[in-house]
Order: sequence, then C-alpha cells, then structure tokens
Amino acid sequence: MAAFTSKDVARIAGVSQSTVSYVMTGKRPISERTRKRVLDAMEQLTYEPHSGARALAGRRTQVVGLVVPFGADGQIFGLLPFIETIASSARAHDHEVLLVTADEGSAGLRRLAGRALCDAIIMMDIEEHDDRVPVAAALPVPVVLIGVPADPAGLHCVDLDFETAARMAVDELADTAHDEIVVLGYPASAMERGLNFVGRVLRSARQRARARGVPLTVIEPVEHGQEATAEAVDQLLARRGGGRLGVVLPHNDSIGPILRALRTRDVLPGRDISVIGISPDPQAEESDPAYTNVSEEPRDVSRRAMETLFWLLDPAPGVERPGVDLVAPRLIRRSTVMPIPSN
Amino acid sequence: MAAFTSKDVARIAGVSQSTVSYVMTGKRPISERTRKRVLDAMEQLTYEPHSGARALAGRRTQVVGLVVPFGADGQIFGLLPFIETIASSARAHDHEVLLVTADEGSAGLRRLAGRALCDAIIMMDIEEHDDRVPVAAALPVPVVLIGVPADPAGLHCVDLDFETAARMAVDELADTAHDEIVVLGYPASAMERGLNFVGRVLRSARQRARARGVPLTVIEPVEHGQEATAEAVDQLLARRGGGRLGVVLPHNDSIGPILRALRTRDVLPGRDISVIGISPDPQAEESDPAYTNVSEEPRDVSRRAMETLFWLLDPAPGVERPGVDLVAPRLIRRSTVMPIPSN
DNA sequence: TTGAAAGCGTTACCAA
DNA sequence: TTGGTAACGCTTTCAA
Repeated sequence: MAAFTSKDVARIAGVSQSTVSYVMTGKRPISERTRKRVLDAMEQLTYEPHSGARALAGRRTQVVGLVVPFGADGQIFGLLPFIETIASSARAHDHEVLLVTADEGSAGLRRLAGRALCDAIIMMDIEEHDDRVPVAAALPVPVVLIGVPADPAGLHCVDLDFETAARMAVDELADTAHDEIVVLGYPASAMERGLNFVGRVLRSARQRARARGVPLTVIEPVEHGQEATAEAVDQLLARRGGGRLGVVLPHNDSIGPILRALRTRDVLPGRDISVIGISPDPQAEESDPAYTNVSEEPRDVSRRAMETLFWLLDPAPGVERPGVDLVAPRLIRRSTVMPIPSN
Repeated sequence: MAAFTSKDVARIAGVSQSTVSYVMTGKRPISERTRKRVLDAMEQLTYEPHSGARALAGRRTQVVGLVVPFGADGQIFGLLPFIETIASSARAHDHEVLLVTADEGSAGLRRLAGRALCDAIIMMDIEEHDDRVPVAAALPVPVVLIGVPADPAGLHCVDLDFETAARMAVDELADTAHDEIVVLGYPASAMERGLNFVGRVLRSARQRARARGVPLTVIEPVEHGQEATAEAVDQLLARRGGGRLGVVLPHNDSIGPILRALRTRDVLPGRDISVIGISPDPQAEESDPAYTNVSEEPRDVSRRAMETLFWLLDPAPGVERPGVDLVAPRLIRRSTVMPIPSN
C-alpha cells in the first residue's frame, strides 16, 4: 500500500509516463493495445492518481465546493436532500465535494478559490441582498447559486419557482370553493434577512387570489414560539365566519407549531379548515396530520444546479443555460384540504 | 486576481521562497523583522497557498474526509449537528472537510486514501459488522469511527454510551415508581443491519430493570408504517393493568408515529403512561408532546472524535486516547413521565 | 537566521 | 501513435 505513481504504472506497462497520463485523460488517441496494457498495470497496482499533483499540473481539482447554510439558523429540515443530490451528481462526474459552512461568509469563498481547492462552487440559501454574491461573482471559478438574489451579478441561479408555488396553493383553495384565504407569513427575522422567496411568495399569492376573486389576507410576522404561534392562530380563527377558510403556510418552521395549535383548539384540518404548506415533502408526509403541500423539489433544484455547474466547467457548444432557472413545484394532495361540498 | 505564488511574496518581501514557506509553517525560527515583511507582502497580495502544491510537496492535504450515512436509509434527523460540529472543528484546525457518502462503501475510502485526498477520515453510522471497518483499518491514513463495531480492528471509536443511556431511562422510570417497563424495539431491518447499539441498548435495559426489581418487556420488532406501529402500541397498552406503565423508545424513527398512535387512543403521556425516548434533543423538543429523552449528544461525540483525529495526526507526547470512547448521555426531563404520586 | 536547489507526481508541449 | 521533458507551486534538505 505504499502508494504507486504513474511512473510505476508506466514501467510495468512498458510505456512512457506521459502515455499513462493520456490514457487517463483521453486527451490523445491511444492504440487499443497500449491502452489495455496501461489499464492492466493500473489494475495490478491498484493505482490512484495523486490529486494534489494533478491539481498542480492540470489546474483542475475535480472538486466542487459546497457552501451549506449551517451555523445560520433556519430551515435545516429540508437540507439533506439537497446535499445528497449534489454529492451524488458530483460523484457521477468524478468530482469530490468539499463542504464549507455559511458562517464563514465571504472568507470561505475566497479560500476555496484562492487556495485552488475546487473548480466550481455551489452556494445555498441565498439571501435577497447577500454580501457573498458580489464576492462570488468576482471569483475566478464559476459559482452557481441555489436561490435568487436581488442582483445575481451575472451568476447562474436555480431555485424553486416560488411565485408558481404560491399560485398553486391559492388555485387549489379557489378550486375547492373556499371563501377566504389567509397566508400566515414569516417571522420578522426571516423578513429582515431578506430571504429571496419571502416577497415573491406573498406578492404572487395576493395577485392570484385577486384574479380568482377570493379575498386573501396576510398575517405577519408570525414569530416562533408557543405564544406567538397561538396568537397568530387565534387571529386566523377569528376570521372564520361560517365560510370555508383556507390557510397557506409558506414557512417550514412554523407549520408544525401551527398544526399543533389548531389541534389544541379542536379545529381539524380537512374538516373545519383547509391547510396547504409550502415545505419539503417528508415534513408534510410525516407531520400529524399529513398536510397537502407544495413541494420544494430539492432534488430537481440540486440536479439542475449541478447540470449548470458542469456546463460552466465544460461548456457544450450550442447549448445554453438560463441565468435564472426556476423549477416547477408540485402540489401533493393529502388530507388537509376540505373537499368540495357535494350539494 | 491572477493567483499569486509564494515566489511573488518572496520577491515583494525581498526574501527567498523558502523563507516564505517557513513563515507559514513555523518550522524554522524567523527573525521578527523578516516575518513581518513576509506577512505584509502576503497581505498585500492577498496571497493564499496553492493547496495542491502544498499537498504534493508537503504530503499534507489539510483535509479531513467525512463519510456520512446518506444513501443509506435511517436516522437522518439527527445528522446535521454531527456534520456541523465536525466542520467547525476542522475549520478551527485549518482543515477542510471532504464529503463522501456511505453508499460508496469501501471504494470511497480507498479513493480518499489512494488519491491522497485527505489526511484522516471520520466515518459515521458504523454497523456492528461493517465491511468498511477492515478496509479502513488497512488504510495508510488514520480513521476514527463514530459508532462501535464488533471488532474495531485497532481503530479509534467514539459513540454515545448506549448502555448508560438505557440504564438512565430505566432508572428514571424506576425512580418515579413505575410498576412495569416496556421497551418498544427496533424494526427488523435495523436489527439485521446490526447497528452497533441495538443489542447494547436492549441488553443494558433488561439488566438494569432486573437490578431495580421492575419487570421489563421488550416488544420487537417494531416496523415502520401505520398498522405496524398501531399493532405495537396496542400490544403495549394491553399490558396496562391499572399500574404505572413506562415505555422506553430507543428508535428515533418510530417515536413520532408511536406518540401519534397514543394520542389517537386518548392515552396521554405524562398522565396515563410514561414515555422516554433515546433520541436527538431537537426531535424530543419539537415533538408533540415534547418528551423526556436521553440525548444522543451529537456535539460531544463529534467533538471527541475530532479531538482523537487531530491527536492521531499529531500525537502529543504523553497524552493517550482511549480506543473506545463512550460519551455520557444526558437525560432531559420534559412532560411525558408521570410524577411520583404524592400520597 | 537565511538562501539555493532538489524534489513531490502529474499534465501538456515539442519532437519523433 | 508514442516518448522525453519542462513546468505547476510548494516543502525541505543542505550549505552558508
């Protein structure tokens, strides 16, 4: 296990070291005969190329930097499918994934690029006005954002289409003959952080409700914690005037507490009130009750982000990628929307 | 931003390249005067050393490989605190974190070592008989396991002390005058995978209950899914003979469904029955009802694992680390254990 | 306390 | 279709 080099492979295969290199990179035509001898030698020595040497000589690290929103608070629930999909896509392209936490801020980005730790960067959890975005844009490596900032500064972004998500929720409630829609908004902290989707969701919901002729109210902010949630829910229930009331819950973290508050008040979603969340599927599925949700499609979003990233690393001729790539959400019906009355 | 090298720094500082290197590594005494000039030059150029070149010449990557249990099913709920703590500890030692998913199996390990991608490896979610452990033990880089396999093969392991965890749960119920204890066990799949703690928990609980003179029954397997859970819960409730019944739930994934089943049956934990989970804190805290739990201490476990890892990379003279390092759990009382009757 | 120079293991150019 | 060889940017020995 004393770590063989391409020189060893060359010796065993009876070829030059450069030939070994060309067999690996495929950047030069190699006769079938030599190729086989080289591959055999590699096999025999269980040879693996030294990544540092390769990075130094070839100026390619075969590493993707991934900036994840740890350290930052927030919707950590749905994080894993993103990371998982990114890791698997990287692997499929023979790339490694280097983890950087968001609490490092721009310094993390500069380190990734400055030390030549990676060939490209994926950055998650982008805020509307995000300090890191201008820094990222100036980096000598391509950066793909998951999330859409106010000014993408020329960077490629991928995200859920939150406008459509809000519209789908409103449509579902309008289609099922609801008389009124209430959106329970975000906590003040989220609004201050200017997460890119907060505004998009509320605006789109309002607009669609108007178009569908259903009155829509937004209650916000909805803070975390027992009492704050209780208060918001009471405010919500006060609006129930015998009509069919539908609630849209666009903020992951508050959905659980809100459902609990409803239960405490003996208000049963799907019977007394309708509830639609914008949230990761597993959360909706495992919640009690399992609620109808508009999915955040972490796998689609991540996959598209990685497609863009590898395209930037190796632009296919004639193919283009959109600057802002919005992924269509999917509405999954569970039991929390009251069916249309049969009369 | 054209990436400066240590040669540039040397030129600006008016010293040799080797001096720049020695300033960075501190492996040679440098006069205060030269040191300052070098540091100034670095600052001025915003110099960052090329990690590939450094790895090649110095045979140190300053990278920690992290094998996470994605792709594998399972208790993904509590995963993030582990990753977060590991990332932060790595950063504190000026190391990067390279992510490898468990579904790559031993191939991932061999790649990490063979390509010189990292200096050391942390591997999570170790099964009792884990194919990767012998491979890891033969690697030319140190490996620290989070989890304890049947045969650690000389590797260092860190994990929660599940024996003590089980004992604490039993003690808490015995101390609060319970007449009977039931442990709702693991699904068959977990038992087959031979997760290292399954056996440890049940054995220790049985033993402690005997010592405390409280009858203890284990119901297992408890499969996932609505009906399976319901069945287990009915089986559980059938044991209630007017006495004080305490339940221990050692398996994360089943705790939510079980609590739900209890609620459906109008059995209120903390009033009609007692419940203690062995689970991550946030899960216990955010559950409804928030239940008394024995914490898995992901932060402590990860921190100790990283301490061991950096000790292996740079053994301090005179200091030793235990081969198997078990972290003490902590019991957090919430509302699901019935208080001692006051009479 | 410092400098010069020989590697480290690849890639890629220049020849053949 | 192949081989020789000069980088790549750092660390570290050997000299001074």
